[in-house]
Amino acid sequence: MEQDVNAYFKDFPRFLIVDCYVVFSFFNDSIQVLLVKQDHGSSKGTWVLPYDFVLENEDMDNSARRILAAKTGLVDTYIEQVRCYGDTDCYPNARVIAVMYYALINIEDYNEQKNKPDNTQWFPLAEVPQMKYDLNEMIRAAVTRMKYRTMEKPVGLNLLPPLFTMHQLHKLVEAIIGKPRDKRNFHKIVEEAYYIEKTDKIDKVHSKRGAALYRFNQKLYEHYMKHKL
Amino acid sequence: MEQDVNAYFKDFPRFLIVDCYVVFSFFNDSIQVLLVKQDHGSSKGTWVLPYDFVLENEDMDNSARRILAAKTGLVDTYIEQVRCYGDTDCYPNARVIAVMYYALINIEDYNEQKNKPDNTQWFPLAEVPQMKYDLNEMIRAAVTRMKYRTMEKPVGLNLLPPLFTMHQLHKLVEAIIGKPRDKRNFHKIVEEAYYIEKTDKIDKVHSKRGAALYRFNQKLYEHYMKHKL
DNA sequence: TCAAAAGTGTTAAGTTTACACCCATGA
DNA sequence: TCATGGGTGTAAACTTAACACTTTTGA
Repeated sequence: MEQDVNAYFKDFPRFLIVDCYVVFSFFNDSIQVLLVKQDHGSSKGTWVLPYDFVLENEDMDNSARRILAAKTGLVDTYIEQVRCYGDTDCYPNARVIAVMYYALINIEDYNEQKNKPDNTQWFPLAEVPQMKYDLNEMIRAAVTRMKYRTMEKPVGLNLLPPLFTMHQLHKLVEAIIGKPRDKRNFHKIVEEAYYIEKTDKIDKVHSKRGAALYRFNQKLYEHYMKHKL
Repeated sequence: MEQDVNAYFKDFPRFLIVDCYVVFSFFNDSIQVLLVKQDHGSSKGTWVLPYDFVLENEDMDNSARRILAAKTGLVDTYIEQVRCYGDTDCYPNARVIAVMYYALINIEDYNEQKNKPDNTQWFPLAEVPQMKYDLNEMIRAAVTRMKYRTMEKPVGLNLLPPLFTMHQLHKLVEAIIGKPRDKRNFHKIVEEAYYIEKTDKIDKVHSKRGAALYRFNQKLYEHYMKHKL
Protein backbone atom coordinates (compact mmCIF):
# COMPACT_ATOMS: atom_id res chain seq x y z
CA MET A 1 0.00 0.00 0.00
CA GLU A 2 2.78 2.39 0.86
CA GLN A 3 4.18 1.62 -2.55
CA ASP A 4 0.94 2.82 -4.10
CA VAL A 5 1.38 6.04 -2.23
CA ASN A 6 4.91 6.46 -3.43
CA ALA A 7 3.82 5.71 -6.96
CA TYR A 8 1.12 8.33 -6.58
CA PHE A 9 3.53 11.17 -6.07
CA LYS A 10 6.73 9.92 -7.63
CA ASP A 11 6.30 12.12 -10.68
CA PHE A 12 5.82 15.38 -8.82
CA PRO A 13 8.67 17.87 -9.02
CA ARG A 14 11.17 18.26 -6.21
CA PHE A 15 12.30 21.59 -4.82
CA LEU A 16 15.34 22.92 -3.05
CA ILE A 17 14.49 24.60 0.23
CA VAL A 18 16.41 27.48 1.75
CA ASP A 19 15.80 29.02 5.13
CA CYS A 20 16.44 32.72 4.99
CA TYR A 21 16.56 35.27 7.75
CA VAL A 22 15.77 38.82 8.56
CA VAL A 23 17.94 39.21 11.65
CA PHE A 24 16.95 42.25 13.70
CA SER A 25 18.98 44.00 16.36
CA PHE A 26 18.66 47.38 18.03
CA PHE A 27 21.30 50.06 18.45
CA ASN A 28 21.75 53.77 17.75
CA ASP A 29 18.03 54.12 18.47
CA SER A 30 17.28 52.14 15.30
CA ILE A 31 16.14 48.68 14.36
CA GLN A 32 18.96 47.15 12.34
CA VAL A 33 19.00 44.33 9.80
CA LEU A 34 21.93 42.01 9.14
CA LEU A 35 22.86 41.63 5.47
CA VAL A 36 25.47 39.39 3.89
CA LYS A 37 27.64 40.15 0.92
CA GLN A 38 27.04 37.28 -1.47
CA ASP A 39 30.34 35.53 -2.17
CA HIS A 40 29.46 33.30 -5.11
CA GLY A 41 27.02 32.84 -7.95
CA SER A 42 25.35 35.37 -10.18
CA SER A 43 24.62 37.72 -7.28
CA LYS A 44 28.24 37.79 -6.14
CA GLY A 45 29.13 41.06 -4.46
CA THR A 46 25.56 42.16 -3.79
CA TRP A 47 23.83 42.34 -0.43
CA VAL A 48 21.44 39.54 0.37
CA LEU A 49 19.67 38.14 3.40
CA PRO A 50 21.54 35.42 5.27
CA TYR A 51 20.30 32.03 4.08
CA ASP A 52 21.26 28.43 3.63
CA PHE A 53 19.86 25.19 2.31
CA VAL A 54 17.78 22.86 4.41
CA LEU A 55 19.38 19.47 4.80
CA GLU A 56 17.98 15.99 4.64
CA ASN A 57 16.47 14.66 7.87
CA GLU A 58 16.39 18.08 9.40
CA ASP A 59 13.25 19.34 10.99
CA MET A 60 12.39 22.75 9.60
CA ASP A 61 12.80 24.76 12.77
CA ASN A 62 16.00 22.93 13.69
CA SER A 63 17.31 23.75 10.28
CA ALA A 64 16.41 27.38 10.85
CA ARG A 65 18.28 27.41 14.17
CA ARG A 66 21.34 25.70 12.71
CA ILE A 67 21.53 28.23 9.90
CA LEU A 68 21.08 31.20 12.21
CA ALA A 69 23.80 29.89 14.52
CA ALA A 70 26.12 29.54 11.53
CA LYS A 71 25.47 33.15 10.48
CA THR A 72 25.57 34.84 13.88
CA GLY A 73 27.15 32.39 16.30
CA LEU A 74 24.06 32.75 18.47
CA VAL A 75 21.91 29.97 19.90
CA ASP A 76 18.65 30.14 21.88
CA THR A 77 17.51 33.00 19.73
CA TYR A 78 13.95 34.17 19.33
CA ILE A 79 12.85 33.23 15.82
CA GLU A 80 9.54 33.15 14.03
CA GLN A 81 8.67 31.91 10.58
CA VAL A 82 7.05 34.62 8.50
CA ARG A 83 6.04 32.77 5.35
CA CYS A 84 7.56 31.11 2.36
CA TYR A 85 8.22 32.45 -1.09
CA GLY A 86 8.17 30.18 -4.10
CA ASP A 87 8.66 32.52 -6.99
CA THR A 88 12.25 33.35 -6.21
CA ASP A 89 14.25 32.85 -9.37
CA CYS A 90 17.50 33.04 -7.43
CA TYR A 91 18.97 29.94 -8.94
CA PRO A 92 18.93 28.93 -12.58
CA ASN A 93 17.72 25.46 -13.44
CA ALA A 94 16.29 24.79 -10.02
CA ARG A 95 13.05 25.51 -8.23
CA VAL A 96 13.88 26.99 -4.86
CA ILE A 97 11.45 27.68 -2.07
CA ALA A 98 12.63 30.25 0.45
CA VAL A 99 11.22 29.85 3.94
CA MET A 100 11.65 33.19 5.63
CA TYR A 101 12.19 33.68 9.34
CA TYR A 102 12.98 36.69 11.40
CA ALA A 103 15.22 36.63 14.45
CA LEU A 104 15.53 39.08 17.33
CA ILE A 105 18.97 39.31 18.86
CA ASN A 106 20.69 41.41 21.48
CA ILE A 107 23.51 43.28 19.79
CA GLU A 108 25.76 42.88 22.84
CA ASP A 109 25.60 39.09 22.52
CA TYR A 110 26.39 39.41 18.84
CA ASN A 111 29.35 41.69 19.41
CA GLU A 112 30.81 39.33 22.00
CA GLN A 113 30.88 36.55 19.43
CA LYS A 114 34.30 35.73 18.11
CA ASN A 115 33.38 33.80 14.97
CA LYS A 116 31.32 36.34 13.13
CA PRO A 117 31.57 36.09 9.34
CA ASP A 118 33.36 39.19 8.05
CA ASN A 119 31.18 39.68 4.97
CA THR A 120 28.20 40.87 7.00
CA GLN A 121 26.97 44.32 7.92
CA TRP A 122 24.19 45.87 9.99
CA PHE A 123 21.92 48.34 8.22
CA PRO A 124 19.40 50.59 9.96
CA LEU A 125 15.98 49.71 8.58
CA ALA A 126 15.66 53.03 6.80
CA GLU A 127 18.99 52.54 5.06
CA VAL A 128 18.66 49.01 3.76
CA PRO A 129 19.90 49.12 0.17
CA GLN A 130 17.82 48.15 -2.82
CA MET A 131 18.36 44.42 -3.34
CA LYS A 132 17.73 41.75 -5.93
CA TYR A 133 14.63 39.58 -6.16
CA ASP A 134 11.92 40.34 -3.62
CA LEU A 135 14.35 40.81 -0.78
CA ASN A 136 13.19 44.30 0.15
CA GLU A 137 9.60 43.17 0.08
CA MET A 138 10.54 40.19 2.26
CA ILE A 139 12.13 42.49 4.81
CA ARG A 140 8.99 44.64 4.84
CA ALA A 141 6.91 41.53 5.51
CA ALA A 142 9.22 40.53 8.36
CA VAL A 143 9.06 44.02 9.86
CA THR A 144 5.29 44.03 9.69
CA ARG A 145 5.10 40.66 11.39
CA MET A 146 7.61 41.62 14.03
CA LYS A 147 5.71 44.84 14.82
CA TYR A 148 2.48 42.96 15.14
CA ARG A 149 4.04 40.30 17.35
CA THR A 150 5.63 42.84 19.68
CA MET A 151 2.23 44.41 20.19
CA GLU A 152 0.87 41.06 21.24
CA LYS A 153 3.72 39.72 23.37
CA PRO A 154 6.84 41.33 24.81
CA VAL A 155 9.18 39.60 22.36
CA GLY A 156 10.79 42.93 21.51
CA LEU A 157 12.72 42.58 24.76
CA ASN A 158 14.90 40.03 22.95
CA LEU A 159 16.45 43.05 21.26
CA LEU A 160 17.67 44.44 24.60
CA PRO A 161 20.23 43.14 27.08
CA PRO A 162 18.83 41.25 30.11
CA LEU A 163 19.07 44.43 32.16
CA PHE A 164 17.88 47.60 30.47
CA THR A 165 16.96 51.14 31.37
CA MET A 166 13.59 52.77 30.91
CA HIS A 167 15.23 55.00 28.32
CA GLN A 168 16.46 52.06 26.24
CA LEU A 169 13.04 50.44 26.33
CA HIS A 170 11.40 53.72 25.43
CA LYS A 171 13.65 54.24 22.42
CA LEU A 172 13.14 50.64 21.35
CA VAL A 173 9.36 50.97 21.42
CA GLU A 174 9.54 54.22 19.49
CA ALA A 175 11.76 52.56 16.89
CA ILE A 176 9.39 49.62 16.53
CA ILE A 177 6.18 51.60 16.24
CA GLY A 178 7.87 54.37 14.32
CA LYS A 179 6.40 57.23 16.35
CA PRO A 180 7.44 59.18 19.43
CA ARG A 181 5.73 58.30 22.70
CA ASP A 182 5.33 60.62 25.65
CA LYS A 183 7.91 59.82 28.31
CA ARG A 184 5.64 60.06 31.35
CA ASN A 185 2.88 58.03 29.78
CA PHE A 186 5.44 55.46 28.77
CA HIS A 187 6.81 55.16 32.30
CA LYS A 188 3.29 54.66 33.60
CA ILE A 189 2.61 51.83 31.17
CA VAL A 190 5.84 50.03 31.97
CA GLU A 191 5.34 50.40 35.69
CA GLU A 192 1.93 48.79 35.32
CA ALA A 193 3.38 45.89 33.31
CA TYR A 194 3.63 43.26 36.02
CA TYR A 195 6.19 41.28 34.01
CA ILE A 196 8.79 44.05 33.85
CA GLU A 197 10.44 44.48 37.19
CA LYS A 198 12.71 47.17 38.51
CA THR A 199 15.94 45.81 39.92
CA ASP A 200 18.04 47.57 42.55
CA LYS A 201 20.85 47.87 40.02
CA ILE A 202 21.81 51.21 38.53
CA ASP A 203 23.20 51.85 35.08
CA LYS A 204 25.97 54.44 35.24
CA VAL A 205 27.20 53.97 31.68
CA HIS A 206 24.63 55.89 29.72
CA SER A 207 24.00 58.80 32.08
CA LYS A 208 25.68 60.75 34.83
CA ARG A 209 22.88 60.53 37.29
CA GLY A 210 22.41 56.80 36.73
CA ALA A 211 19.20 55.08 35.69
CA ALA A 212 17.31 52.20 37.27
CA LEU A 213 17.77 48.89 35.49
CA TYR A 214 14.72 46.78 34.72
CA ARG A 215 14.39 43.20 33.67
CA PHE A 216 11.81 40.96 32.07
CA ASN A 217 10.34 38.34 34.38
CA GLN A 218 9.54 35.43 32.07
CA LYS A 219 8.04 33.33 34.87
CA LEU A 220 5.63 36.04 35.93
CA TYR A 221 4.68 36.62 32.33
CA GLU A 222 3.94 32.98 31.63
CA HIS A 223 2.06 32.56 34.87
CA TYR A 224 -0.15 35.52 34.05
CA MET A 225 -0.73 34.30 30.49
CA LYS A 226 -1.85 30.91 31.78
CA HIS A 227 -4.33 32.38 34.25
CA LYS A 228 -5.69 35.35 32.41
CA LEU A 229 -8.72 33.74 30.76
CA MET B 1 29.73 30.52 -13.64
CA GLU B 2 26.15 29.37 -13.52
CA GLN B 3 27.53 25.86 -13.60
CA ASP B 4 29.49 26.62 -10.46
CA VAL B 5 26.28 27.68 -8.83
CA ASN B 6 24.53 24.52 -9.88
CA ALA B 7 27.45 22.50 -8.65
CA TYR B 8 27.26 24.36 -5.36
CA PHE B 9 23.78 23.13 -4.53
CA LYS B 10 23.43 20.00 -6.58
CA ASP B 11 23.90 17.76 -3.56
CA PHE B 12 21.24 19.37 -1.42
CA PRO B 13 18.11 17.34 -0.84
CA ARG B 14 14.95 17.96 -2.81
CA PHE B 15 11.50 18.18 -1.32
CA LEU B 16 7.97 17.63 -2.46
CA ILE B 17 5.76 20.65 -1.89
CA VAL B 18 2.05 20.48 -1.16
CA ASP B 19 -0.28 23.42 -0.85
CA CYS B 20 -2.89 22.75 1.76
CA TYR B 21 -5.96 24.71 2.71
CA VAL B 22 -8.11 25.68 5.58
CA VAL B 23 -11.22 26.72 3.67
CA PHE B 24 -13.56 28.80 5.81
CA SER B 25 -17.22 29.52 5.19
CA PHE B 26 -19.96 30.87 7.40
CA PHE B 27 -23.40 29.40 8.00
CA ASN B 28 -25.61 28.39 10.93
CA ASP B 29 -24.00 31.28 12.84
CA SER B 30 -20.68 29.37 12.81
CA ILE B 31 -17.39 29.53 11.02
CA GLN B 32 -17.09 26.26 9.12
CA VAL B 33 -14.08 24.38 7.80
CA LEU B 34 -14.03 22.13 4.75
CA LEU B 35 -12.48 18.70 5.31
CA VAL B 36 -11.84 15.94 2.80
CA LYS B 37 -12.08 12.23 3.37
CA GLN B 38 -8.72 10.88 2.29
CA ASP B 39 -9.25 8.35 -0.50
CA HIS B 40 -5.85 6.69 -0.71
CA GLY B 41 -2.66 6.03 1.18
CA SER B 42 -2.09 5.20 4.81
CA SER B 43 -4.60 7.82 5.97
CA LYS B 44 -7.38 6.46 3.79
CA GLY B 45 -10.79 7.07 5.28
CA THR B 46 -9.68 9.77 7.71
CA TRP B 47 -10.47 13.47 7.50
CA VAL B 48 -7.72 15.72 6.23
CA LEU B 49 -7.38 19.24 4.93
CA PRO B 50 -7.74 19.67 1.18
CA TYR B 51 -4.31 19.66 -0.43
CA ASP B 52 -2.39 18.87 -3.56
CA PHE B 53 1.13 18.87 -4.91
CA VAL B 54 2.75 21.91 -6.44
CA LEU B 55 3.70 21.35 -10.05
CA GLU B 56 6.78 22.30 -11.99
CA ASN B 57 6.84 25.82 -13.43
CA GLU B 58 3.98 26.88 -11.26
CA ASP B 59 4.24 30.05 -9.26
CA MET B 60 3.34 29.33 -5.65
CA ASP B 61 0.22 31.46 -5.43
CA ASN B 62 -1.00 30.26 -8.82
CA SER B 63 -0.55 26.75 -7.59
CA ALA B 64 -2.56 27.59 -4.51
CA ARG B 65 -5.39 29.01 -6.64
CA ARG B 66 -5.39 26.04 -8.99
CA ILE B 67 -5.64 23.62 -6.10
CA LEU B 68 -8.40 25.57 -4.39
CA ALA B 69 -10.38 25.73 -7.63
CA ALA B 70 -10.02 21.96 -8.00
CA LYS B 71 -11.31 21.37 -4.47
CA THR B 72 -14.17 23.88 -4.43
CA GLY B 73 -14.84 24.89 -8.03
CA LEU B 74 -14.32 28.50 -6.95
CA VAL B 75 -12.08 31.07 -8.55
CA ASP B 76 -11.26 34.66 -7.48
CA THR B 77 -11.25 33.57 -3.90
CA TYR B 78 -9.64 35.45 -1.02
CA ILE B 79 -6.61 33.43 0.06
CA GLU B 80 -3.68 34.10 2.33
CA GLN B 81 -0.63 32.01 3.05
CA VAL B 82 -0.30 31.26 6.74
CA ARG B 83 3.06 29.53 6.95
CA CYS B 84 4.73 26.31 5.96
CA TYR B 85 5.26 23.14 7.90
CA GLY B 86 8.23 20.92 7.24
CA ASP B 87 7.92 18.26 9.86
CA THR B 88 4.88 16.58 8.41
CA ASP B 89 5.60 12.89 8.13
CA CYS B 90 2.59 12.38 5.92
CA TYR B 91 4.44 10.41 3.30
CA PRO B 92 6.93 7.63 3.83
CA ASN B 93 10.27 7.91 2.05
CA ALA B 94 9.78 11.51 1.04
CA ARG B 95 10.35 14.87 2.60
CA VAL B 96 7.23 16.92 2.13
CA ILE B 97 6.81 20.59 2.89
CA ALA B 98 3.22 21.71 3.40
CA VAL B 99 2.53 25.32 2.55
CA MET B 100 -0.66 26.24 4.33
CA TYR B 101 -3.19 28.75 3.10
CA TYR B 102 -6.58 29.74 4.30
CA ALA B 103 -9.43 30.72 2.02
CA LEU B 104 -12.62 32.67 2.74
CA ILE B 105 -15.58 31.70 0.63
CA ASN B 106 -19.25 32.57 0.45
CA ILE B 107 -21.20 29.39 1.10
CA GLU B 108 -23.86 30.38 -1.45
CA ASP B 109 -21.25 30.41 -4.22
CA TYR B 110 -20.03 27.04 -3.05
CA ASN B 111 -23.50 25.51 -2.97
CA GLU B 112 -24.23 26.72 -6.48
CA GLN B 113 -21.21 24.82 -7.77
CA LYS B 114 -22.08 21.65 -9.66
CA ASN B 115 -18.72 19.88 -9.59
CA LYS B 116 -18.11 19.63 -5.89
CA PRO B 117 -16.17 16.53 -4.85
CA ASP B 118 -18.50 14.28 -2.84
CA ASN B 119 -15.95 13.20 -0.27
CA THR B 120 -15.95 16.58 1.46
CA GLN B 121 -17.83 17.92 4.45
CA TRP B 122 -18.20 21.20 6.33
CA PHE B 123 -17.49 21.13 10.04
CA PRO B 124 -18.27 23.96 12.45
CA LEU B 125 -14.98 25.06 13.98
CA ALA B 126 -15.94 23.74 17.39
CA GLU B 127 -16.74 20.31 15.96
CA VAL B 128 -13.68 19.66 13.83
CA PRO B 129 -12.65 16.07 14.59
CA GLN B 130 -9.27 15.09 15.96
CA MET B 131 -7.03 14.52 12.94
CA LYS B 132 -3.65 13.02 12.10
CA TYR B 133 -0.34 14.88 12.08
CA ASP B 134 -0.55 18.52 13.13
CA LEU B 135 -3.72 19.20 11.22
CA ASN B 136 -5.67 20.48 14.21
CA GLU B 137 -2.80 22.73 15.16
CA MET B 138 -2.63 23.97 11.58
CA ILE B 139 -6.31 24.87 11.65
CA ARG B 140 -5.79 26.76 14.89
CA ALA B 141 -2.96 28.72 13.29
CA ALA B 142 -5.17 29.55 10.31
CA VAL B 143 -8.02 30.65 12.58
CA THR B 144 -5.70 32.89 14.56
CA ARG B 145 -4.35 34.48 11.41
CA MET B 146 -7.79 34.92 9.93
CA LYS B 147 -9.07 36.58 13.12
CA TYR B 148 -6.14 38.93 13.17
CA ARG B 149 -6.56 39.81 9.50
CA THR B 150 -10.28 40.50 9.85
CA MET B 151 -9.48 42.97 12.61
CA GLU B 152 -7.13 44.77 10.31
CA LYS B 153 -9.09 44.73 7.05
CA PRO B 154 -12.68 43.81 6.21
CA VAL B 155 -11.74 40.53 4.54
CA GLY B 156 -14.34 38.71 6.63
CA LEU B 157 -16.94 40.06 4.20
CA ASN B 158 -15.71 37.41 1.77
CA LEU B 159 -17.64 34.98 3.96
CA LEU B 160 -20.93 36.74 3.21
CA PRO B 161 -22.93 37.13 0.00
CA PRO B 162 -22.49 40.46 -1.84
CA LEU B 163 -25.67 41.76 -0.21
CA PHE B 164 -26.06 41.03 3.47
CA THR B 165 -28.17 42.12 6.38
CA MET B 166 -26.94 43.80 9.54
CA HIS B 167 -27.96 40.66 11.38
CA GLN B 168 -25.77 38.42 9.20
CA LEU B 169 -22.80 40.70 9.62
CA HIS B 170 -23.39 40.89 13.36
CA LYS B 171 -23.50 37.10 13.71
CA LEU B 172 -20.41 36.76 11.54
CA VAL B 173 -18.42 39.17 13.68
CA GLU B 174 -19.54 37.40 16.83
CA ALA B 175 -18.49 34.06 15.34
CA ILE B 176 -15.07 35.41 14.38
CA ILE B 177 -14.24 37.12 17.64
CA GLY B 178 -15.97 34.42 19.68
CA LYS B 179 -17.93 36.79 21.92
CA PRO B 180 -21.33 38.44 21.82
CA ARG B 181 -21.45 42.11 20.81
CA ASP B 182 -24.18 44.54 21.77
CA LYS B 183 -26.57 45.02 18.87
CA ARG B 184 -26.97 48.78 19.12
CA ASN B 185 -23.27 49.44 19.48
CA PHE B 186 -22.67 47.15 16.55
CA HIS B 187 -25.15 49.02 14.34
CA LYS B 188 -23.44 52.28 15.25
CA ILE B 189 -20.01 50.96 14.25
CA VAL B 190 -21.22 49.63 10.92
CA GLU B 191 -23.10 52.82 10.13
CA GLU B 192 -19.89 54.74 10.70
CA ALA B 193 -17.88 52.40 8.44
CA TYR B 194 -17.75 54.45 5.27
CA TYR B 195 -17.04 51.39 3.15
CA ILE B 196 -20.22 49.53 4.08
CA GLU B 197 -23.20 51.06 2.40
CA LYS B 198 -26.89 50.54 2.88
CA THR B 199 -28.69 49.69 -0.34
CA ASP B 200 -32.37 50.30 -0.97
CA LYS B 201 -32.94 46.56 -1.24
CA ILE B 202 -34.77 44.65 1.44
CA ASP B 203 -34.21 41.06 2.46
CA LYS B 204 -37.54 39.31 3.02
CA VAL B 205 -36.15 35.79 3.28
CA HIS B 206 -34.79 35.76 6.79
CA SER B 207 -37.45 37.82 8.56
CA LYS B 208 -41.06 38.81 8.24
CA ARG B 209 -40.53 42.48 8.68
CA GLY B 210 -37.67 42.59 6.18
CA ALA B 211 -34.18 43.89 6.80
CA ALA B 212 -32.10 46.45 4.92
CA LEU B 213 -29.38 44.95 2.74
CA TYR B 214 -25.88 46.35 2.89
CA ARG B 215 -22.90 45.91 0.64
CA PHE B 216 -19.17 46.39 0.76
CA ASN B 217 -17.87 49.23 -1.39
CA GLN B 218 -14.39 48.05 -2.42
CA LYS B 219 -13.63 51.28 -4.32
CA LEU B 220 -14.42 53.50 -1.37
CA TYR B 221 -12.38 51.25 0.88
CA GLU B 222 -9.32 51.33 -1.35
CA HIS B 223 -9.59 55.05 -1.89
CA TYR B 224 -9.70 55.66 1.83
CA MET B 225 -6.77 53.32 2.47
CA LYS B 226 -4.66 55.18 -0.06
CA HIS B 227 -5.38 58.59 1.43
CA LYS B 228 -5.49 57.88 5.12
CA LEU B 229 -1.90 58.64 6.03
C1' DT C 1 -53.10 38.44 17.75
C1' DC C 2 -48.85 37.00 18.52
C1' DA C 3 -44.23 35.36 17.59
C1' DA C 4 -39.94 36.74 15.57
C1' DA C 5 -36.59 39.67 13.99
C1' DA C 6 -35.61 44.94 12.91
C1' DG C 7 -34.51 49.12 14.34
C1' DT C 8 -33.11 52.95 17.37
C1' DG C 9 -29.97 57.10 21.78
C1' DT C 10 -28.18 58.16 26.00
C1' DT C 11 -25.16 57.80 29.89
C1' DA C 12 -21.38 55.92 32.58
C1' DA C 13 -16.90 53.86 32.69
C1' DG C 14 -12.58 53.32 31.06
C1' DT C 15 -8.67 54.49 28.26
C1' DT C 16 -5.59 57.49 26.01
C1' DT C 17 -3.37 61.71 25.34
C1' DA C 18 -1.33 66.15 26.38
C1' DC C 19 1.50 68.67 29.05
C1' DA C 20 6.33 71.01 32.32
C1' DC C 21 9.17 71.06 35.93
C1' DC C 22 12.73 69.56 39.43
C1' DC C 23 16.65 66.08 40.40
C1' DA C 24 21.26 64.06 40.62
C1' DT C 25 25.74 63.83 38.91
C1' DG C 26 30.26 64.09 36.35
C1' DA C 27 32.91 66.98 33.78
C1' DT D 1 28.13 75.57 37.67
C1' DC D 2 26.14 73.68 34.03
C1' DA D 3 24.91 70.26 30.64
C1' DT D 4 22.83 65.77 30.41
C1' DG D 5 19.59 62.45 30.91
C1' DG D 6 16.33 60.72 35.07
C1' DG D 7 12.30 60.94 37.18
C1' DT D 8 7.41 62.33 38.33
C1' DG D 9 1.04 63.63 38.34
C1' DT D 10 -3.17 65.63 36.73
C1' DA D 11 -6.91 66.98 33.76
C1' DA D 12 -9.24 66.85 29.24
C1' DA D 13 -10.55 64.25 25.23
C1' DC D 14 -11.92 60.33 23.37
C1' DT D 15 -13.52 55.58 23.06
C1' DT D 16 -15.98 51.73 24.57
C1' DA D 17 -19.60 49.51 27.01
C1' DA D 18 -24.06 49.02 29.16
C1' DC D 19 -28.72 49.22 28.75
C1' DA D 20 -34.80 48.37 26.85
C1' DC D 21 -38.38 49.44 24.29
C1' DT D 22 -41.20 50.11 19.82
C1' DT D 23 -42.02 48.54 14.95
C1' DT D 24 -43.43 45.53 11.27
C1' DT D 25 -45.60 41.68 9.30
C1' DG D 26 -46.53 36.74 8.08
C1' DA D 27 -48.54 32.86 9.97
